[in-house]
Amino acid sequence: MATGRTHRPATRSRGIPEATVARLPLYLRALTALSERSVPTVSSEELAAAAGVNSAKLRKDFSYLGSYGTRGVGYDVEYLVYQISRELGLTQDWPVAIVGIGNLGAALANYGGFASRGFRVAALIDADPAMAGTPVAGIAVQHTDDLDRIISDNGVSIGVITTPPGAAQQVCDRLVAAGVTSILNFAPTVLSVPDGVDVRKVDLSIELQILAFHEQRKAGEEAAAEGVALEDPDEEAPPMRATPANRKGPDGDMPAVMPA
Amino acid sequence: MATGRTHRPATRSRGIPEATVARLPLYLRALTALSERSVPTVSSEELAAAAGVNSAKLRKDFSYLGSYGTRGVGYDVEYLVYQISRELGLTQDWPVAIVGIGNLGAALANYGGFASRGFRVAALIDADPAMAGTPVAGIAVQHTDDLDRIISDNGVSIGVITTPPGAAQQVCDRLVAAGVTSILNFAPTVLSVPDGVDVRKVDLSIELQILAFHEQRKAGEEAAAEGVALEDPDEEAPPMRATPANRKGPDGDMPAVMPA
DNA sequence: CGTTGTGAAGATCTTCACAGCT
DNA sequence: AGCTGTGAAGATCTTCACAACG
Repeated sequence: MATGRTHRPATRSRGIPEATVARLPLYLRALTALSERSVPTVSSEELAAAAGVNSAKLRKDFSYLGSYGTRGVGYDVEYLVYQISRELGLTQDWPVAIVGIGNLGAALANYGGFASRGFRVAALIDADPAMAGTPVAGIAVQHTDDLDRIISDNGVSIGVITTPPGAAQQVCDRLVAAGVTSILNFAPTVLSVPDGVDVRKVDLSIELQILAFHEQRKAGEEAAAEGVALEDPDEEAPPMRATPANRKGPDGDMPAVMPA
Repeated sequence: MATGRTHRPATRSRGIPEATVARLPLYLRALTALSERSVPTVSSEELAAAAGVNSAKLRKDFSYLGSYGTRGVGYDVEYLVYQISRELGLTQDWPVAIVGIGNLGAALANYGGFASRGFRVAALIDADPAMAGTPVAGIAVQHTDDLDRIISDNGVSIGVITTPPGAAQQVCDRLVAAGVTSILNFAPTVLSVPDGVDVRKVDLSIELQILAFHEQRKAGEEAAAEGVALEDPDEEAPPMRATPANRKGPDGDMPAVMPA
């Protein structure tokens, strides 16, 4: 059975820290914008501002790639674009397959920013036979039965999963069996994959929950600032099963009102 | 002018580390699944496996919330569900507005997992007058002109931006001016917001680029393992402007073939 | 000069390993 | 006996601050 490795153990990716890798696309985007405006060089300060990070971090990040700047001057925009693209592997073309052509899958297929950077939607796959043949974003949807063949025929190594959560693991297994080694998962499920396969997840619901946490905290701070004693006036009845005598909640603990 | 703070300076969020907050939704999802199967208690080991993390991390995470487990037994599922929900602020309802009802915006509006956890799509907003009134996912799209009123009338504090990149910053500014303090940004742009406003971004293209990086690395390792001398046979002509004599690339450096 | 590149310090996050409780 | 909760060690990431250099 596959161990649910989701985030790569501790492999130092050819020396470049993961956190840096995650920011390279950001720099690349900012640099591309500068390139389009024919700006020849840029300082770490300017570029950092454009990418929304601080300049020390940016310089440190670039230092892992090599010495690509000129002291007293800055970085050559075109040169950096090329170096980062190469580092990210964007000088080659990556055929991508999207599995699960519902609302989201279709939206992604239509997403322009896709092709812009070396990625090409090579195949759309769905389990619904009724969809087979239907063109979405100019590409005919193919049936799941042919998944294996589609993946190998197109040399797909990156798969995007936009199926309902129940189907995600199964689709994932089939993709991996067919040779896919990188998966972008939009289904709200934890995927189990063998070692050597990378999974990244995008989860709307999780992002919103994180925002809600901070949002709540802001509201709480406001109240505290106003000198309001924090005390939920009449909270929802909290479910309790095992009722231990001495819970150690950090502050709020359980609401005072408890169900029988 | 707003300083481009994107990721919250260093505010220790009521003592709970940001990394922990980011995992709470994962735990909550796993716990909800257990709850639906009427599982009464769960050990850190089991729950960790279901959430795709290791058990030490999970226990440490929970320790920031308080002592909610029972030694020798595990955690009471219902009780934990409640505590985490409360911690994340999901015991209350969060009205959300989606701005930019294109393919992606519509897909999100239709996304079910949305409402499941305290989030409610309160409004859909688009700049296209032709869309005004059109129902998407059962909700009539409203025009951007009324953004201010819509946000205040519905008490929206969380906004989702799914506009084209060019419009994102402007929409963001208007949302913030109207009172929104949390933004989920799907547009491939760095947003500048005043302090006190949280921004989280979801960027398909960035995720793919990160995968491509690792994918490339795998390919390189394979080649290395086979004893193949790594040498791009005929790479794209690399753009060079300022041609410095002594570049210090970590390995590959520039391709041997250089344009005049 | 002005700006990069980087050791070193600091902050945050992860993992270990075991004492402490049920 | 079994599992949680946690100090401490280790790993990773960020920031500082300044020497090195064009």
